[in-house]
Amino acid sequence: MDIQKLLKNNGYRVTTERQHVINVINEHPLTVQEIYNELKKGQFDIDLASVYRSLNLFVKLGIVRALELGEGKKRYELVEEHNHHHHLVCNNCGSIENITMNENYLLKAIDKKSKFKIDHHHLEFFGRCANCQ
Amino acid sequence: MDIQKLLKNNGYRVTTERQHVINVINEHPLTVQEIYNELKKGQFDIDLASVYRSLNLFVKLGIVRALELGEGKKRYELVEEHNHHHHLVCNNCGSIENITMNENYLLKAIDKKSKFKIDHHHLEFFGRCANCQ
DNA sequence: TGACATATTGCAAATTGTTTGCAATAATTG
DNA sequence: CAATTATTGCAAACAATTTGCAATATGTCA
Repeated sequence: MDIQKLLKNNGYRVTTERQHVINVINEHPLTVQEIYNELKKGQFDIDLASVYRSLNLFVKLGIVRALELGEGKKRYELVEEHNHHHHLVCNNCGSIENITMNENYLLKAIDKKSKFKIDHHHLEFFGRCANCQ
Repeated sequence: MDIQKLLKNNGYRVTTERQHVINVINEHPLTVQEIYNELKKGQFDIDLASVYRSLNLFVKLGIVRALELGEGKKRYELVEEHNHHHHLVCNNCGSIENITMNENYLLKAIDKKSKFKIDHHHLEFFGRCANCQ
């Protein structure tokens, strides 16, 4: 995924801020603070507001996905078509594990029983991770 | 579901505030403001903070479920074992439709492949409702 | 039933997550 | 390289939610 092309093609500028932000995002959902801290740790000085703005843009462009796992704040992870996954969220330690599964039949079921046209879906499981049992 | 017994059995007091709050909650997820407005409309004078406190208690007691549908605020709905359902959220008009489906095999799949012990799960579909197409 | 102990409420202020206005700065375009 | 304008940093504004505290209401026990 070429962030530079993506930005240009959509009429946005390729800024160092945006490039740094996208670089710290991965398949593991991070809070804005975590992303911000990571950037600071990497010696890149950026304003929190710019992190928010970059993230909102990336979500709009479809390369980043926003999640809410009941913490009252959002988490962001990279969208990778070849790596569609869901989350196992530990109620005890808060750890988040990715999990892949074939939920296509659910999509088909809705398609059959309703006129609702699904764009995307979120599936989260809450409970106790292996460590916390 | 007897709210009075539930509260008493758990060492909480049965207050008029709590009873009013639980009465406006139903199977359709409402925001705190919506709940608050509903109470006001019903001539019941209550402080917003008390609505929050009641809701948090109900969630802890397991009779109310908190949802986050990407709006940056929580929604609350009644937990009814016999009416387990998920949501179709329209990206256009924001409407929320309940839908039931059998996702048991997903739970079993995780049980087989992972040590994670699932307590509950959230499943939301985002897209276009029948009206908005 | 009445009084006591204390859980709960209302109110206001504090917190936390996120957005926004604006002047300064940096990215594109020719 | 200069001109145009999108983007940034900063501070202030917002919005959702929580919290401290004094006043009030609930449950308990005599």
